[in-house]
Amino acid sequence: MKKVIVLTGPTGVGKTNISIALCKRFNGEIINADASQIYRHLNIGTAKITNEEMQEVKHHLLDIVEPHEPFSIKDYQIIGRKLIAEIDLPFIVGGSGLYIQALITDYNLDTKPRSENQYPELSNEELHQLLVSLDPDAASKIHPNNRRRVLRYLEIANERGKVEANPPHPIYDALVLCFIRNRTSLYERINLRCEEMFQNGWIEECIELRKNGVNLHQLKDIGYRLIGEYLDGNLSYKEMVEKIKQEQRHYAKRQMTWFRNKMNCTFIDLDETSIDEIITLIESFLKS
RNA sequence: GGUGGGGUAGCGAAGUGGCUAAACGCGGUGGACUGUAAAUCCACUCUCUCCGAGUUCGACAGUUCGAAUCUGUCCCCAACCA
Repeated sequence: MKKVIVLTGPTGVGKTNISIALCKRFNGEIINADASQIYRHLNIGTAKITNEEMQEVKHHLLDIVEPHEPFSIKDYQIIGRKLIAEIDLPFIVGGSGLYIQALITDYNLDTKPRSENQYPELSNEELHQLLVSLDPDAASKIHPNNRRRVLRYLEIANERGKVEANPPHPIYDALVLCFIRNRTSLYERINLRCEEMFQNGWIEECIELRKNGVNLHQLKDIGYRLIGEYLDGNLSYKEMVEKIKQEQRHYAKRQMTWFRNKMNCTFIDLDETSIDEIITLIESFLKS
């Protein structure tokens, strides 16, 4: 099996810096595993690496579609796997757990494209009842209020019968490192980095996006919608910044839950681990 | 110094005699998730030896079978008048 290295962790831990150091050391190339950084023009707000920061290290799957263009995890899976085949030593770097899973396991996505807005006339409860009749196991796993997921499960039930109950199997020999820090330290970093984003011109980026016809309110990526609110005068600057920091912290927390419970990974506390220790780890993985 | 107002769990804020360990919101924590994933959703959040018990609603002292809710004194807070 092909060897790949995955570097993941919650937003703000410091994946980017380390990934560059490691890629230079091992002559690797980076495949982005961050759902938001796929999009062009969303730079500052997604903490996308700059050209200078790349230091000649090759990056893939960054800036490949326009913000309004459709891009699915299925597309990601196809392109990503092709890249893995082409690159000698791929470093998959990013915090989108599901994307990583789709990339490095046999995660089944080969059905027809998603349909939209089914059953608008049904209530959450009715929808859930419908799912109970089609796939009771799946229904028991999901709360009726989670309409979006209930709809998706209904879709799966209609297309291929049942939601897959077993976890997917790896298709590569992957070393999965999840960088962490203690909560306080992580939250401080997130707050600080958020301030930096504004100093670096996040607002200007948003104004520019608007000029080019992007509807900030339609972007799912953290911050853009709130900056839209601020630009519309519905939110004070301070409120907006605080709220964005908070959403970033909440996101980091959700990521941690995923890594802990959905991913088979080695946790590395960056507050207590040197880069040399990480290098040693990778060296022994590559030799094995 | 004077007047009327206010002090409720980490924060904001309901509650104005029993149905109140105290609504709700935020924050925090844990969790779910095989396709919007930086998405979507759920649970817990006074304390403990946690299917039961113990301590709370500025402090103390009262009234009452029973008080966060009524009375008195005191301490703080913001506001207004001097």
